[in-house]
Amino acid sequence: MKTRITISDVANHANVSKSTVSQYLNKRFDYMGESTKNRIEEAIKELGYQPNAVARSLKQKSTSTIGVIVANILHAFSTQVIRAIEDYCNEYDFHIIVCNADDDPVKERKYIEMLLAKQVDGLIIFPTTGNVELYQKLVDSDYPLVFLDRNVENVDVPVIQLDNVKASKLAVQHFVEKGYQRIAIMTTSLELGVAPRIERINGFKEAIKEHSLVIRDEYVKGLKVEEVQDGLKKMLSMDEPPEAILASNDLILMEVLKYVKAHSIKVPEELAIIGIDDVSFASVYNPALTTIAQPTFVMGTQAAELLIEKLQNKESKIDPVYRYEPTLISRDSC
Amino acid sequence: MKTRITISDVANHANVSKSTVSQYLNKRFDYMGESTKNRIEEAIKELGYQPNAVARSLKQKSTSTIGVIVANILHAFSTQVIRAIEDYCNEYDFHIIVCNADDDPVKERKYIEMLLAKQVDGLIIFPTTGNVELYQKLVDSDYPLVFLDRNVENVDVPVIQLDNVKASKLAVQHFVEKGYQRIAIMTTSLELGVAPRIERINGFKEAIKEHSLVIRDEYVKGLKVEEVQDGLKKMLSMDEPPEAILASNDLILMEVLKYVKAHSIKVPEELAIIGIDDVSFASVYNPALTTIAQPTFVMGTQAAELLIEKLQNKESKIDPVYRYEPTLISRDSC
DNA sequence: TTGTACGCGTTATCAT
DNA sequence: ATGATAACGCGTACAA
Repeated sequence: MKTRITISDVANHANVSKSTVSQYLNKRFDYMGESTKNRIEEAIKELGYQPNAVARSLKQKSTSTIGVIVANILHAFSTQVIRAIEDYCNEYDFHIIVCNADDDPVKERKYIEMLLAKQVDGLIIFPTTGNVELYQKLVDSDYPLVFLDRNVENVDVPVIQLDNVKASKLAVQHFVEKGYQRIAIMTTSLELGVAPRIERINGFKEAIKEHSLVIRDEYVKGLKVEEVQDGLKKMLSMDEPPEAILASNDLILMEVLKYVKAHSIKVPEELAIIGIDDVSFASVYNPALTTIAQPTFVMGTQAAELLIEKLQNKESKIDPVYRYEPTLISRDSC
Repeated sequence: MKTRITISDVANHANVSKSTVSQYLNKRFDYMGESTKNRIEEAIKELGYQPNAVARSLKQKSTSTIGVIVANILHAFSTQVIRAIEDYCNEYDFHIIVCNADDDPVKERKYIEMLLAKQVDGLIIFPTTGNVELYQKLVDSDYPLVFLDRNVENVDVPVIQLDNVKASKLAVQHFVEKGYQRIAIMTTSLELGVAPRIERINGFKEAIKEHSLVIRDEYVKGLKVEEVQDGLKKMLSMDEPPEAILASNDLILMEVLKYVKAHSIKVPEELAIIGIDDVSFASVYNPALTTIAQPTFVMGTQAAELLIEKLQNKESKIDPVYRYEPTLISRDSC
């Protein structure tokens, strides 16, 4: 590996000083002689000089990089949002480093610390909600931070999140319109107290009440992904099994589909299904899946915008209390 | 935003010099007095000191970071491989920065340059194959580089790639065993000369011959994703339309599924389908999809291993000429 | 218009 | 056992 060319090499080659080259690189041409400019330009080309971003970052105390920590990259939602964040950042010449906490607060903490050590200019976190003290520390030191998908109680950070209550309500309403009465919901584990899951369950219960149906505890389950098959078995072999089920995210939806396939359950005749999160194969599946889509692109973009505005100390027009609107996409599974 | 604590602050606070703190941080305790050690430890805790990785990288000329540039993040293959790379890197305390070239050589070039400027220690690239001179420049300067998925003609870089010919042969053989004779293949655009696509087509043709069937040009198509619906229409409205089709990657498979659904074509009765790449929903789809899986986890891990060994100038036991074995997963779509 | 000198936070070398 | 000092490559006052 050849030793890299530095700004000094360019300066020597062009017979000027480092500072002049630096001026050139930063496009301060105000008082620069045409011939100097050309000599520098040529020297850069000939030597194949590339500025060293590490050195620049050290000096400028800014890396033009933001960190993104997702709670769980396996969710389609995460990848879609990341793409949107990346798109936006690209436009503003920011780079992103994506990390996957795997729903593990310990990993999350490790990544936060790593990214801070790397001096990223700000952080977008899909919080596991398991590192409240650390989040608070960041807030206290005014570190630029935006939460996505989930808020964390008592931690004052702007959050880009779905109107989860509404998402559930849309689903229940659709079920009811289609004539279903015995409606169930299945979410991923509630142990961690992750806000969206709780909100989706609460929204579900409210909606059930609003439609004058009864809430049956056996119809409302929060389970780890590995437990879902068992949970469905229990739920669907009750005396009065549900006729319809709301899968509260794409991972649960996959489990439900696995179950109905394994047990040859007809959808929607024997079990109607709605999934929150619009999965890639929803429209080609047989039957096509009715889903509740999140405005992932908008949410990602706004998170990035919010953060970058913070970095630049701009006033933001984005209202971090606003809840993003879910959309029901009616297809054939309900 | 509070000003960050530096090593000097710690040194002052502990009444020692910067160098001693540095020793401590780098675990050179050989000659360090117990009390000094404790004082430093305490100072670090009290001040909440975090080392600055940017400064360290500048000094050490190493960032413990590798760049990963995928040709197209939309492929399930890409995301699976990235996860494997990340897992491996984590173990060795390397970080990764992932970029998506979107099948665009211009973007790819931009990302390569950005990552070099950021002084990443090495690069894993799923090459678009559109930047041969640049790849060659990296090779010439002995820059640590590994290709994934695709080789590039005349550029001598270790490549982790599938045995694409075998993948097609497995598919054709399975079709034939199931009694299909008129077999087609559809790949993404061949314009760029991307090796795996060509190899899959070649493998397909070879296999057709080996089974004493005739190769019909109308049954062999390479199209842009947007053109696939049209292409399928033409292909399937021929006098003798194919009875079976090999979708050469997951994006094409989606298009095929979209088409058969839109036209109520029965799978596999009217059209048998095999897809290369094991998509997430293959087993829950109706009918469950027969796929050819790549050993994505192994491939990602080995790419990372190969690169990290290069960085450390180790001899590698990984044979970069080796082709990774595809596996046919027989389900119901053929 | 261009050059000199210093600082960013860390580590390595060499003294002490 | 610990400290002083010089790099690393770049940016920027300030001087010339």
